[in-house]
Amino acid sequence: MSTQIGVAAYDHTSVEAKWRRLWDARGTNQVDVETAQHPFYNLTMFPYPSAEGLHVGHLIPYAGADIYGRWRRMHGDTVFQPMGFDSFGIHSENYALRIGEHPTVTTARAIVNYRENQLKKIGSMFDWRYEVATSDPAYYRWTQWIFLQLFKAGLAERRAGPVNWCPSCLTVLADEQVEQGRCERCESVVETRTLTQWYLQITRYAQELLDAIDTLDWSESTKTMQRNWIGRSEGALITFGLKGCKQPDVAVFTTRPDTLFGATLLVVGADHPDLLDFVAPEHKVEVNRWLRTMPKSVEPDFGVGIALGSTAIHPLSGVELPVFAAPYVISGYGTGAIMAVPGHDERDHAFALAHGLPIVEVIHSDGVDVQQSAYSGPGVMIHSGDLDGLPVEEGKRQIVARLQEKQLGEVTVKYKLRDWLISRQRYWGPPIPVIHCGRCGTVPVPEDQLPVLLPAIKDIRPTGTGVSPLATMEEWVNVACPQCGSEARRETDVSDNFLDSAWYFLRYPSARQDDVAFDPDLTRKWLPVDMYIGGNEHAVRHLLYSRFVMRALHELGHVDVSEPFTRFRAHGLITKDGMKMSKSRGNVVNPDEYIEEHGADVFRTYLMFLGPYTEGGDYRDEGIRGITRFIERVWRVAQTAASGDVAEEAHERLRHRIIARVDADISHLRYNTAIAALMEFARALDHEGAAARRIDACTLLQLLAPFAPHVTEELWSRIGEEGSIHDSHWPEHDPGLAAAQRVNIAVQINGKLRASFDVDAGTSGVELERLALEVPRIVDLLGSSRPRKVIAVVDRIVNLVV
RNA sequence: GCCGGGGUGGCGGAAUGGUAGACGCAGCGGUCUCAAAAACCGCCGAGUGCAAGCUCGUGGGGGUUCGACUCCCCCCCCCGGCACCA
Repeated sequence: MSTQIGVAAYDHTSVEAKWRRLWDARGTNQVDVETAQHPFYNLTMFPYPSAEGLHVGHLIPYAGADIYGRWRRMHGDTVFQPMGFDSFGIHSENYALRIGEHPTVTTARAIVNYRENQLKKIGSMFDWRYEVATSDPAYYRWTQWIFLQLFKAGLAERRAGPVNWCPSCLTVLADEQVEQGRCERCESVVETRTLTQWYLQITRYAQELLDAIDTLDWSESTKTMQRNWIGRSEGALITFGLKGCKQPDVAVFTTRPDTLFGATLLVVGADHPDLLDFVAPEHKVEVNRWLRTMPKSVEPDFGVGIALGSTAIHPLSGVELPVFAAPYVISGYGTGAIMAVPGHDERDHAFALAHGLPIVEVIHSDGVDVQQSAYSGPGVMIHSGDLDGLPVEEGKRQIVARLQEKQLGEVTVKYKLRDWLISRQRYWGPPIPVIHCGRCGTVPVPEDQLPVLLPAIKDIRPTGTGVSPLATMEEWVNVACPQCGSEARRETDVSDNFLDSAWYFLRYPSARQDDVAFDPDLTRKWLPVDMYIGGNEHAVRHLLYSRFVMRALHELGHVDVSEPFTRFRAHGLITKDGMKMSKSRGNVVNPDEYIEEHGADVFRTYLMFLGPYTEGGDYRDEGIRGITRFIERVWRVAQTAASGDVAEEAHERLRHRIIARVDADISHLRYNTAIAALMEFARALDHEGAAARRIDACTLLQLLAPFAPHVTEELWSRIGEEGSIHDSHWPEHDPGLAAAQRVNIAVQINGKLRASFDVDAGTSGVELERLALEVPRIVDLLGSSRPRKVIAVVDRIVNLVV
């Protein structure tokens, strides 16, 4: 019954090539962005084109997004699914430097390889007419335009500040490119330098960006990471008077004003820009020597610090406290200085111990000894004058109220979020479009002169002197000031790669227009993105920067909405042998050979079958055979199914139930269980052989089409259906028919399974109880005893308690 | 350390208060074959029993419930993120 003669073996190579060609020729995947009636913007993160090519880690989002997009399409939406290349940036530049070629050449080559050899073969319905590449002048012209809009709105600012400097990459790094004190790319220990840099003022939107997270339909994990990154904390600013130094007073930020009476010293960040103003004159030599010799360590050491000789005056008690400098206080957060409360903060506790400073308990909780270790939990105030006995929260309010009366304190909110440092002293990025004029200052390049083309320089190596290689091009650098015409110099830094990708979703619909960054009508039609699928490695930076840019553009009147991505789903991480795939570990799985051997349909479906889509899993080769068997079974089933349809209830019920399951599963990205349901259905049809109904075979193909677009298209045409299966309408299902009509009821005695029986769905509890008590085995087990209590759940169980 | 997500057969996983192990891989047995492969069919958590069955079983320990993989408390381990943020 199962082995059918007369159906030729399935040859994925010819079938997949054939449909790639036909879809292309027929424009099957082309979208008219202007006339679409039910636009659905289905976005997936674009790759940076590297020499290594795409690996399996990339295919997970592409396959997952394509399945979702095809499913929407079959539900009647016009699905816009563009693709492009994040082709600027240090990564591409470093690769070019390594092999000694120009990034223009290596990037162009990598893009062709990605597009032609890889992306076009995975079966995704990308509309390549809307491709973008961030290193293309036609694109970065508008990246520069965006920068200018931000600049003109006062959101871009050039200022001096401490920056992270990678001594190996010879460039400035943003805070988030530093991992545990090391460069995220080359792992060199990062140094601190002071440079004049461009910052985008994302911090102005900290609260808005935080609040709006609640309105987003995003993966919870992603939202949590954004909230943590923004890092709002409520506390108080408390001013301490100073004696014995230039600085008259200092404000500290604390989230625990209730512990004010436990403060036994003040600590100023060792890298505080005005540190010397806190030092008593007679201590300056010593402090300077200490600063020069202070060990730079990646691991925090709470013992390191030095007394500055000055004293601080407690704002309520008037007691004088010593002032210290220590690297454990960072100048970039809060006010760069803290009141140290050793009894109730671990770090302060360690510092006090190391320097023999008093530890005072001001929040009491039974069984706690703050001399042993700091206690930061709830309790009641002690050693705090007339505030003793108050609980922590009330204490906070009281202390702040008293400080407020004396104008020495106020409630405040601080964020961890920093401004976005976008200057890069590198070559491979968009030149920041401003001109420095001795008379006019910083002048934006007029918009009609964009793009500021990246000059063709042979030697693109970073200079290591804090300026970009662009500075060596005198004829490019020297220009007339656009305002006054006098001699001026171009900005020679390029902007951060993340600025390129912070707006690419706005560009796609308008990619074929070169007179605007994004066309207002098209943008209104397609934005915000309806579904965005990508990895959580971009949960913070890319997504937060994109939200910031969108919000700013909205405020400036360029776009109607303030959030770019309505829905975002993070796919899970696919590991290999339990480890993250990476080139350095040598465990990267290259998809090309699998697609060659098994076909794109099988490979896609297999990847989706590995485990829950949003949780990821471990990649292994075993098991791909199971998917091949499944696809071959579908191949056989579809072609041997009878040509006639029988309106027969049992079959129709099964068909409706499968549609309901697959539809719900895909909508929740539960691809693995959707595939399992399709396997069951295919097996059932296979067992019927030539008696299988045509409508069942058609349904099977349609439900499978998002996963395996080529083979289902081929079969759709072989069995004589009209048009593309991908333009066919997703089969409807009737929930009534989809529900089971007979159910199996479990009978438990004291919660232990003892028997079961079949019954019509919906049979009442009373009836179930009666039937359960008639089951012979139950009669035997109960003997003469009567159930004390009976729980009957319709369609589920009867539990007899004796 | 803090914040997420997890821990279920030999393996990947299913089941979010109601018959644990769907679906698949591997393994074992069978059909077909001269034979093998492929394909197809069946079995497949552990212990015990001739069997019907019984007992145990979802990281460990406690609890709630007629009933817990699922809810609550404590602990252990793995993965991801953040990490001197006061």
